[in-house]
Amino acid sequence: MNTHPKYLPAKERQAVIVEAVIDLAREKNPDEITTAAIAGHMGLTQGALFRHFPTKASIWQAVMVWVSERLLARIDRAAKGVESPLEAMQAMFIAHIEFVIKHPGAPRMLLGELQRAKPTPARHLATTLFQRYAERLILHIEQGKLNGELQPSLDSEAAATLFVGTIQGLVVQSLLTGDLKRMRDDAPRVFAIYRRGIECRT
Amino acid sequence: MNTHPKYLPAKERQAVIVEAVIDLAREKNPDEITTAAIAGHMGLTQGALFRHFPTKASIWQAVMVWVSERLLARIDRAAKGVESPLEAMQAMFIAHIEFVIKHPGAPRMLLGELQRAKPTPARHLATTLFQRYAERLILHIEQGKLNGELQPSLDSEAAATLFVGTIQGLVVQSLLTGDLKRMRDDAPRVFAIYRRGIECRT
DNA sequence: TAAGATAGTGACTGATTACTTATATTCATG
DNA sequence: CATGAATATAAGTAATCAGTCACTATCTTA
Repeated sequence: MNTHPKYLPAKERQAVIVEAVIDLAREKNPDEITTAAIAGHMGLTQGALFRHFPTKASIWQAVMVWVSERLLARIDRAAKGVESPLEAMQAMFIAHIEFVIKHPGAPRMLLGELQRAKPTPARHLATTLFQRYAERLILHIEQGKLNGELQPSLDSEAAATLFVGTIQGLVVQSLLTGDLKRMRDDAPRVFAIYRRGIECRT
Repeated sequence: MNTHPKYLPAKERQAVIVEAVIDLAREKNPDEITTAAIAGHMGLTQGALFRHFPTKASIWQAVMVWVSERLLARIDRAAKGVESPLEAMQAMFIAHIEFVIKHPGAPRMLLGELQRAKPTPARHLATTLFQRYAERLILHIEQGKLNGELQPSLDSEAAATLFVGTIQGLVVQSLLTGDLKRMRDDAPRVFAIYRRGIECRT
């Protein structure tokens, strides 16, 4: 068991701080997460945070990097080696939902950042994440068209938007009910409808 | 032209305050909207607000009522008199998107409120809105099944979730690009895929 | 084990926040 | 047109926030 020594090297402490934010976002509005709350949640004084990050904004930036890297890695891993584009998309979908169930704070941080008006670095990272996500999706979709699994006349961009929106819908649903676990059951049901909307009729 | 006299009766002033919040949310994170900003936006001193609302939370509550009433009325009006359930749903979809284009602050306030951890009155109103919305959708969906327009084996709940999610996706997309008008073009493209996912194959 | 480097503490600061209140202005009505 | 009620002002308040800093504790390594 990894104990928690009081004095941590900078790199590790930074990681702990980022994870503390993700964890707090599980049940707190991102904008309500104060530096004091972060410090308190990890048994540290507030001033200590600023030894590792110059500003609160820089913490948020690190959080977005954390989320982006983990989420993209997760969906890439899920799609890897799956031959059928449709099956790959379904695997990505489920992997994304599992990621959200594991880290409910992640989508909340993302949504909160997208709401922000000013183009902060963290916000920019969030938009980049969605762009990369869409790129990957469109790749699979185009492949599916060639493959014959998806209908050739399909609007690829719209299909990518809807894919992301479908997940958004489930996230909002979980915000409404407060029941995260239900996503696991709802995800396949909702994806089935999406799938029917894009696949080639047999 | 309705001028803006300095002294307004309470009811009207309350309405102006609510609209000021919606308007500010157009380009501001709801959590960053201060009472001073609201007052400033309508040419009033900050203290004057508290003559009409006891707390800031009560203002937020009034805003959610405003959004709920307007949005539900809008989609009800759109669906009214449309015989085909599928066409009614499409009309609701377009009406919702037009509402968002007209009042971009509305979905931002809703999303922001759903993010909140504690069950505030405003948050409760937001969840109620989504429930009512879902009820209406499921009604149309069931009707569409009987009608033969929608596939009889369709998962109505999932279809309702996806309907809302589809709109969410477009909203998020507009947050990403900052381009509201594009929703108007994207909406039919995305809805077409959704429609294909639920309708009966001919 | 000594000494320099690294990490944490605790008390602080100025800025900003929602909300209050004493006073001034405008409105409505007899 | 006078008077009481309703509405707005302006200058507050206490609380909370991100960020600072002098000091202390711990780690590393020579």
